[in-house]
Amino acid sequence: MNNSKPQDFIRQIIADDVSQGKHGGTVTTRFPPEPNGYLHVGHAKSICLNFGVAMEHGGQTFLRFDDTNPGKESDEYVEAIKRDVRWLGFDWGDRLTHASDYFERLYDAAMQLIERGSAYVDSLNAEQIRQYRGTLTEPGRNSPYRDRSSAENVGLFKRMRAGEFADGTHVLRAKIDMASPNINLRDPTLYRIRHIQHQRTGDTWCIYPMYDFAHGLSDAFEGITHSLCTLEFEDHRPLYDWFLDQLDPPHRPRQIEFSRLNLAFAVTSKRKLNSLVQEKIVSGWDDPRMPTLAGMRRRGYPPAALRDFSKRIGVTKKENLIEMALLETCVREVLDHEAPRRMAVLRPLKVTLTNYPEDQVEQLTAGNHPQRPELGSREVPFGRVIYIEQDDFMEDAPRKFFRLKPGGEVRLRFAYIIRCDDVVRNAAGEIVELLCSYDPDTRSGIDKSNRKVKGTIHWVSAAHSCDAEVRLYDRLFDNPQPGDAEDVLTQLNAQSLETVTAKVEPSLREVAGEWSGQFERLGYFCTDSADHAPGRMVFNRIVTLRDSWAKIDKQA
RNA sequence: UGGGGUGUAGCCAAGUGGUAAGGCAACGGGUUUUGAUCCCGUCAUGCGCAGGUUCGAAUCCUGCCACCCCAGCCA
Repeated sequence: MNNSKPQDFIRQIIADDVSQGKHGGTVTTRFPPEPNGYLHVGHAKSICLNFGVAMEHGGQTFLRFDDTNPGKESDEYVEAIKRDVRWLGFDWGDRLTHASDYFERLYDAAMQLIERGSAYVDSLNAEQIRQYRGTLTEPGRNSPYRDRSSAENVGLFKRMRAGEFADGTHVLRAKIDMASPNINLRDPTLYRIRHIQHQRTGDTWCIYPMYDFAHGLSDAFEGITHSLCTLEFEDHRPLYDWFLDQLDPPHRPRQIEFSRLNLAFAVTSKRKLNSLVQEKIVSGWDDPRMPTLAGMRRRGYPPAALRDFSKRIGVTKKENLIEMALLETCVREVLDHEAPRRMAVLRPLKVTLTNYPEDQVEQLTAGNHPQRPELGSREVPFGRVIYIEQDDFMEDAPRKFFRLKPGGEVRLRFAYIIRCDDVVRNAAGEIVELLCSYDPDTRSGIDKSNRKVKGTIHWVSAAHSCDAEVRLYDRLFDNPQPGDAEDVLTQLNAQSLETVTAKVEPSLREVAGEWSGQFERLGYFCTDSADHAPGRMVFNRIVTLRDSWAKIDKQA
């Protein structure tokens, strides 16, 4: 399929298996989220890996909801996860499953284990089980119930299922080795009693399988060939294999672990993300400041950027901490190529062109993309009074400041070269207006002057511009203080979001619902369709441009 | 102090006994009507440390060190 060399160790293993004809040369993977929260950027890595590696071999991927723990899980999350996986660009076809689809088969498998003496009903309580388990350095002890007869265990397990026992009174355990140095092998719990509604099976069941038991078998049931999971399950692999050894299903999946993604300063703990939502510190799981896929979608991150990011971070077993700069580079690369350009002024400064005819309006042609003429152009009205960005004027400018300064010249993008002749101040001494003159010979496209100026700035016509609400997120899902990881909750607050009323060029009035593009020199923005009232334009900043002039300004 | 993992540049990451790919970041230069994009260049005498084997070691051996994960009836 793929004749280039595998990019990572997992792809190497899989390529080897395929070439050796294992599993008939097929590859089947699965992405198995627990529907107890929204997917975040960390999941993107796993999704891209699982779906990606299967696609590379013409294989298939299951989207399986690991819903073995009712109470924490909900249908809202199921739907959100489906939406997010689809948005990322992956298709599970008819392979949408749930661990709960297999409850009956899992029960039968447990019964088999009991019958062959490999599992038993334990009647110790949770606290006792913990004590019997021993510690990291001391072996555990056998439960007094460990040697119940197979018949007794069968009876008890049936009664557990029948609902005869209260929560916590009994548990089904695998009979492995209480002295194992691997704690996961010290008679792990297989089933617990939970009299609680399950979001899919309702009250059909009151016993629910544990992850270790359900997961490997579900993999086997689905014919998964390679079960890719994160490093913390490495210790569970012997148990994963133990179940397969015991039950010997027709398909034998193999678990392979890789390190999870850690994105610098991004909150990826479900617990914390959940409290941000519950405590209404953010507007919801899709708040553009969240590192959730839903948040990034609303923020305007293109899914292709996430896919590229996943590819570029690699897959290894090493603990990692990826810099935000890489993600943002991926976003910029996609956007730079795709995004139509428009002009907008975030903090307007009035400029009057004193030598421009009072009532004249010109329609200037502005290309939608500097490198891609096929993306077309639009007309931008130009008049005597315009707004420019406050930052684009500096009264006492340093030598390397290329934009407008008293007596200096600058090019208005798509328009003319202007010169700053005078500044107008209010009573407080603040600059409120610039009086400039334009050079009629320098009109963009038909420049007869043959003059070059260092700077080019963006602008909008005062008479024609529209007001728009623009939200500037300061990479809000970051912890602003890298030092204290602990409390995002208090640090992620409204201060990291600034809203300004910007002036945008009139062509943007046409954008209905969804638009994303670049405001020349200001970064990439998209309309916030989730917060879009009639007659009101709301833009979120997706990401900034690389701005090497910022530090020059700061030096001033 | 038990078990399982991992150490290659500021951050990722190839490399599997033949003389340290690539990306991000950073820095320098060129083009540019976005200080963007694009293009060019610089950036590990060194692969956690110390020994050893070898003509030759990031790769093999020995011993250390550091960091991560595991004691849910969570996943």
